[in-house]
Amino acid sequence: MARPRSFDPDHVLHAAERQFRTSGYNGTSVDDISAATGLGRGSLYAAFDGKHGVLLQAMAGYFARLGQFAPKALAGPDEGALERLHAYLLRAVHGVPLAADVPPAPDRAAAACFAAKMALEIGASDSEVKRLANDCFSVLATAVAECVRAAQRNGDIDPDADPDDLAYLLLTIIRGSDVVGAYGHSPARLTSIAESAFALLPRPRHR
Amino acid sequence: MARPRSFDPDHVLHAAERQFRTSGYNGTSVDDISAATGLGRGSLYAAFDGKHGVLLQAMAGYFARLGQFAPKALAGPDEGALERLHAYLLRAVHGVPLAADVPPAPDRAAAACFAAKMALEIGASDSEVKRLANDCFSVLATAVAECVRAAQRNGDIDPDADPDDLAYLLLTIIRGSDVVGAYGHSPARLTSIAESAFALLPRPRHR
DNA sequence: TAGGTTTCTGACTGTTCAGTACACAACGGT
DNA sequence: ACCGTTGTGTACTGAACAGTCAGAAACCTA
Repeated sequence: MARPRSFDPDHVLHAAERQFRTSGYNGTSVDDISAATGLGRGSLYAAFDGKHGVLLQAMAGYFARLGQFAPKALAGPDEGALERLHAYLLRAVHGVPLAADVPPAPDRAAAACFAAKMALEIGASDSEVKRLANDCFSVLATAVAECVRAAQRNGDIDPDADPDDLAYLLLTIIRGSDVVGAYGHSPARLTSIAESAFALLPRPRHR
Repeated sequence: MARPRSFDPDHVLHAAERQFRTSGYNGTSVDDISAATGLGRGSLYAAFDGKHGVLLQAMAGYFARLGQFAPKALAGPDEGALERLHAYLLRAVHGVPLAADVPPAPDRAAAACFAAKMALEIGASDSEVKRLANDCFSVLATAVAECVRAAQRNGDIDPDADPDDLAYLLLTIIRGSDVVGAYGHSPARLTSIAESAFALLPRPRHR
């Protein structure tokens, strides 16, 4: 029996996330968010408790999407695990893959992991952001490590290798490609990095 | 025949760099720089042409230090090349090594590559910063690739591996460890990532 | 169709920002 | 000792900032 809100919170948070990705947190003003989302300042404060609240909720939404997509892309039968890892790595170095049909952003810098970018910019002085970013990383690490274990079970990766170590290494490479991509290196270069990394994965010693 | 300046520009740029690393570019105000360096606003504008000028000159100084240290740490006789690579990798994941006697910064996030951090924050809209960051990366890539070639000559790395690809991969890992470190992961974790990466370097097939 | 409740809008506030202007201080040659 | 030149600090300016608020608008129930 009251006026319903005329916007979709998810849509608003998406637009805000895009803005934060493009301009950074401190580089984005409330007016920027207002322009990007179409919401007035009052609505932004009422619905999300201001700039910082928008960031936290946008990151939470990002985390949710990540937690939904990554396991879907990496989980599966042991036989295809290595190939799934390969495909994921190749896509990830071109930007965080969050849905099967979303193409990489035109600007590689804006396609970098949202959580990582925010953590690097303000994580040192914002423990909530740091924690959320850590959660994102953990979800990925768990999914990648599980995929590594599957590949080990299938005899595609050296069973003596520590799957968690390998997962951390792969994710570090993916995060690093966000940075290298921000420098403006070509997609071909990023693909080459991913292929090099994949080629170095430890294969079983005996067949 | 005029009053000499009473500050050391290098010292000022160092302090400004520290401030930028800690708070980011947009998170740092001219007053912050003034407080960190002890210089008044007038002197800052006269000597460095304002905030953006300070950033550019601080990055140029960083580039110079990088270009001096990295080759020194990585160049040398072929016999020790692999070990130099190992040592460099281990130190680099804990923060950009710029001098032999400088210990890693207390906060890992502030020890991340200055150029990379600025490029990720404002590189998309600041081509000068992007270019300077790219220069920093190139210097490192050249030094690392040369070290890889030396290790190959010494028979420690598979001669069929592309040294440039390998250098890019190693640097991507190092940049990624800046991000992972910013999440708050322990130094032990970073060391473990570096060791895993090192262990996966392609060894010669035949002895 | 009227009332009550919530959302929306845009103007307003006090603060902080980057950059400038200017007065004063310090130095070196004369 | 003086004077031109340059460095230094501070006060100032207009713009941009985050956050608030009161009134208008939209909707549901009755």
